[in-house]
Amino acid sequence: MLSFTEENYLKSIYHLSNGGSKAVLTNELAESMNTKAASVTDMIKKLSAKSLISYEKYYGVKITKQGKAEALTIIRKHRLWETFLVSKLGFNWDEVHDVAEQLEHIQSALLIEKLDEFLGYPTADPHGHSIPDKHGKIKAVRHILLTDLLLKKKSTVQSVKQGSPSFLQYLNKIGIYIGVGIMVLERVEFDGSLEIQLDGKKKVFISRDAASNLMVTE
Amino acid sequence: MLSFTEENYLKSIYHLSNGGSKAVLTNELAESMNTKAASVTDMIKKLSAKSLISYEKYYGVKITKQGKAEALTIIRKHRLWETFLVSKLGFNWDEVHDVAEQLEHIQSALLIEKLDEFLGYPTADPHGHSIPDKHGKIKAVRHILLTDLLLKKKSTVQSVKQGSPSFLQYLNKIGIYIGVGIMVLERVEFDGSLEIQLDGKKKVFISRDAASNLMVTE
DNA sequence: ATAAATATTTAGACGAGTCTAAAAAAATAT
DNA sequence: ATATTTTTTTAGACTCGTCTAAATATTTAT
Repeated sequence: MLSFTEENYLKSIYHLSNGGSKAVLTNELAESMNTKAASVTDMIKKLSAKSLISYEKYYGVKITKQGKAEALTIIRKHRLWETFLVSKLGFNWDEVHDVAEQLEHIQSALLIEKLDEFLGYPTADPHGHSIPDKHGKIKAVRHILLTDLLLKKKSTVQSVKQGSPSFLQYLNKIGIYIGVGIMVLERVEFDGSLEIQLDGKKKVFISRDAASNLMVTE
Repeated sequence: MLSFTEENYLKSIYHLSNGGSKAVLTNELAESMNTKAASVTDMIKKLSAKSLISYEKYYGVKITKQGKAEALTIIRKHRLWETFLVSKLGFNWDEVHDVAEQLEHIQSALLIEKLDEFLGYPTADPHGHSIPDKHGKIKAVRHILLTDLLLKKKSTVQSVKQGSPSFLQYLNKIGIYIGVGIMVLERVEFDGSLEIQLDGKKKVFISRDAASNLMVTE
């Protein structure tokens, strides 16, 4: 059985490698885990010995099939708990991350299956991220960055790429939520910010940075 | 902030001391924590340094007011989670303990308040144990051991003292659950077993051991 | 192609929580 | 009241995950 820490490393490796499609460097991992490179090297050896990642000195790590399965289980748990917190307990979408980081480590397959059923087998969490099913399958979603959306094309907000509380609160304030209709009216040459129109004719400007954190339907 | 381990020790001390009304010996604690006396001595020093218990060498430990408050918070969390698992997720009452042992350590006061609200502020968990409120107040319940119930007196099953899965499964099988009406028809002199009558006229025999694990209304 | 800068690994140490074995204190029995 | 048994504590060691400092490998710049 994996420790809390091993699970966190694995999840991080999965995310940093874009689901296993590239190698992850020691320093990247150290940064994302808020730890030191030396500690990462140690943990890499452990995970490697368990065949959850493959490791080549001075090159980086790649997640194995087995490691990917573990990572997806943790991600599934995280996203189911986030969904529970928002849809059942009434949390806001910017309040759930830290609690879900804890809940994702609870060990009970039965619990997760029952929770999934209780929630009605949701396919996406409150931030619009797909929830892997019990076999680790993720529903592929077609989406593009808001920055790449054609002018005047009607679209829908599908997910946030990075969901820090302050960003989510900002989205709340300007009326952006998962599922809202959206259209880009104009692209400002100067700073790349966008004038957008939301459901109900609401027009707002958002920065290029914010727009590049939003995924919308094609 | 307390570690997972410190919380478990504190909870154990609370229970073994009957809510703080007597000192707990090192060996008792070692037994209940499934560890060795030497390890207990070490942890005792830690908790003592944090003023959660008071400790006299070769005598035992007593929980302090502060320690009691911590213990009650953990017990509150445990029982709320058990209630959630049974009433919302459809677990059986014999399946919830181990998962709740994990969930009770999740750190989020907001989570517990929201969970409490979601469950409708329950006052007892699936085993009939009182759930402390957010201030640590426990509803006092009048109850006696089934072994002490007068013959032919109508009563109601209120809680199980010790709730191992196998005991709970046995209760299921013979039709005993929290809230069922119960009456002692006869006490067998030989082995102390009881012939009881449940709601719906069902008559069964239960051993003295089983009966001394059941609490009923006076 | 060599020097400088950057990234990674090794070596050795630490704190938390645990253990075993031995010492010390307390309780019990004769 | 002394010897024996039981309980508790101390001493020292081990694992896990972490750290700093130093060594080594790789990359980048000139």
